[in-house]
Amino acid sequence: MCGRISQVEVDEYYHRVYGWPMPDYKPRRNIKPTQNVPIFINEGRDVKEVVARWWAQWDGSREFNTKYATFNARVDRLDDSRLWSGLLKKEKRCVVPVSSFYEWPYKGKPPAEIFVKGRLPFGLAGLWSTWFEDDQPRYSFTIFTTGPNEFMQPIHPKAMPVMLDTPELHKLWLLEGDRDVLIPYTGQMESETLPAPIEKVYPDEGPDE
DNA sequence: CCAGACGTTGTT
DNA sequence: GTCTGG
DNA sequence: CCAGACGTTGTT
DNA sequence: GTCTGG
Repeated sequence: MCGRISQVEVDEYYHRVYGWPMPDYKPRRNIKPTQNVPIFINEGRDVKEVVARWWAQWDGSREFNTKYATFNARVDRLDDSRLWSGLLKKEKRCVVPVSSFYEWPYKGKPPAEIFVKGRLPFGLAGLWSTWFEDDQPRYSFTIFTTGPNEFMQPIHPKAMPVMLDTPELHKLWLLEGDRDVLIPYTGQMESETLPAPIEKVYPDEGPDE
């Protein structure tokens, strides 16, 4: 699964390698569900960055709430779900640029910070939604989970986020909606256990965050 | 028809 | 224990 | 995901 | 919003 992420030095990388600017980027670690995050979404044949809440909201729901756990979406249940199948049909596909994500192999202990080998940025695939308040759109999104690959198995035996690490894979998902890319990551990975609970290592930075 | 759900994780 | 807030 | 709350009464 | 359950 995927319940914490970091965005460090993703701006320069996505601009240089993908040609996608991130005007709302600022370096952040320990980003939590319900916080606002700059993500990439598809717009016709283009890709653009928007800021969206990490917790998907139904289009027509009365409130912008967090009633149901929609910060992750299981790839194996996309077709069964009202929310996910609806967003798929509307082609609301997104990628979240990250430098790492975190997993808690043991409850109450410090988490492992997980990277692509070499620690370059990569993308997490998902879906986004718009909810309107006085004609003003509020964006929100979810991150896909799928089965663990061999590296993740001992860290988290049930699930891992869908990782995309090349411009080709990003475009296949964002522009083509190719669901064949929604599989466990096949590249090399590395991880490091934090020296203390994550809130000690990376406390919230205040209201401006 | 209306009312109410709609989602995910983990339990070392 | 379970739900909410971030 | 984790951290933290979780309730009621009365009314100088 | 869209689908399910009653």
